[in-house]
Amino acid sequence: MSESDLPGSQGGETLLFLTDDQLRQGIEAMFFAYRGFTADPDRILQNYSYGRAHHRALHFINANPGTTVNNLLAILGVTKQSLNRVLRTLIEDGLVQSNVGRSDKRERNLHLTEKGEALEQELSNAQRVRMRAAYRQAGPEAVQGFKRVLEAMMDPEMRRIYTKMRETR
Amino acid sequence: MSESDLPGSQGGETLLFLTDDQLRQGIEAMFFAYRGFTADPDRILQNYSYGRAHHRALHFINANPGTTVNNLLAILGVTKQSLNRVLRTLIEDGLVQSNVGRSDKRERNLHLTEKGEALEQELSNAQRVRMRAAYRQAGPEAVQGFKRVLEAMMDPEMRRIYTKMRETR
DNA sequence: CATTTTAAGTCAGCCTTGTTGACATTCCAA
DNA sequence: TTGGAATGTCAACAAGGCTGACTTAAAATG
Repeated sequence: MSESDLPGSQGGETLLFLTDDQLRQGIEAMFFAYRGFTADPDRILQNYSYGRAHHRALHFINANPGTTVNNLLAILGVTKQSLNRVLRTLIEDGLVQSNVGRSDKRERNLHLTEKGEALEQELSNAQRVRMRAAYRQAGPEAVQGFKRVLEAMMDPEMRRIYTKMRETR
Repeated sequence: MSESDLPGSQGGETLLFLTDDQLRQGIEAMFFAYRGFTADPDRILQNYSYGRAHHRALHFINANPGTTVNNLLAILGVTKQSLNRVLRTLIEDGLVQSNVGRSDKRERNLHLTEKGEALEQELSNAQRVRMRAAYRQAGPEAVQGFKRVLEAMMDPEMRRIYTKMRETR
């Protein structure tokens, strides 16, 4: 007679905290934490009259140098027009360089300029300071769990992109 | 540019994953996961021509029945005008009831109506389904870590509010 | 009691960032 | 050579943030 009929018992786990209250707690934690997560970059962006959308573009161009517009669209999950508006100001302001693709001249390969890299650094440094502090406070096992849950929370397509980016590093 | 050779060793902890790459990975995980986190409610809200702001109001009125407008403002971190716009439509549509305070008649005590509770349930059920799945997939220890890191990531004032809400439950 | 402060609501206007739809251009590939 | 894909642009619109100014009512305070 096995014990597998215990609810939530799987893969050596014992109890899962799946009451509605526990779940709501997690939902609220995500809400409040995400605010903290974006607070520092948001403050910096104001000095440059940029918004979160600019930060996201800078971040992912930096993480994927030479990426195409289409690829960026898939990562960011916004419309072409929305991204284009942001991208245009970044190019005009000399933070992003857009080069016609070599093999496929329809494509544009996106890179950060020195100026772009500088701002990206400023933004992600601020964000990293908070992440580092949170990681230290929570401890290494907590960090593992943190990432596991976040990964499991993503839409499959986003998880694919996330994993791929992690690997090509 | 590497860090000190024994990064983050403190308080009995052994290794902390604090390389810039590890931190950036966490940043990206937050970004992609938050998209998943809001995807299901967002889809439902479209059927009612409401937005995320309405969802947040419903959620926190439900979590704090009888709360005042001022209190809600502190939780949501938006301006009075911004919240009022959302609140007004919810009251007009009969999802939220606003009662003059008994002890202090300047205040309004906010409650969900049956209709409001129904929508709140529909939204948070969808969100909970995903959270539950993510929790199961990641396991109970991961969930602990997930919450620890998120808590550490919050602004102190938000952590205070979060903790308080958790206790009065 | 008079004054000040607080809570809530409203109006007007602005910005960012998302959306659709229509359309032009370029260029690869069948 | 023609169809389709990738990119870009224009216009219009909506949600949801913001600021500033102002009103009303009630509480708190001197």
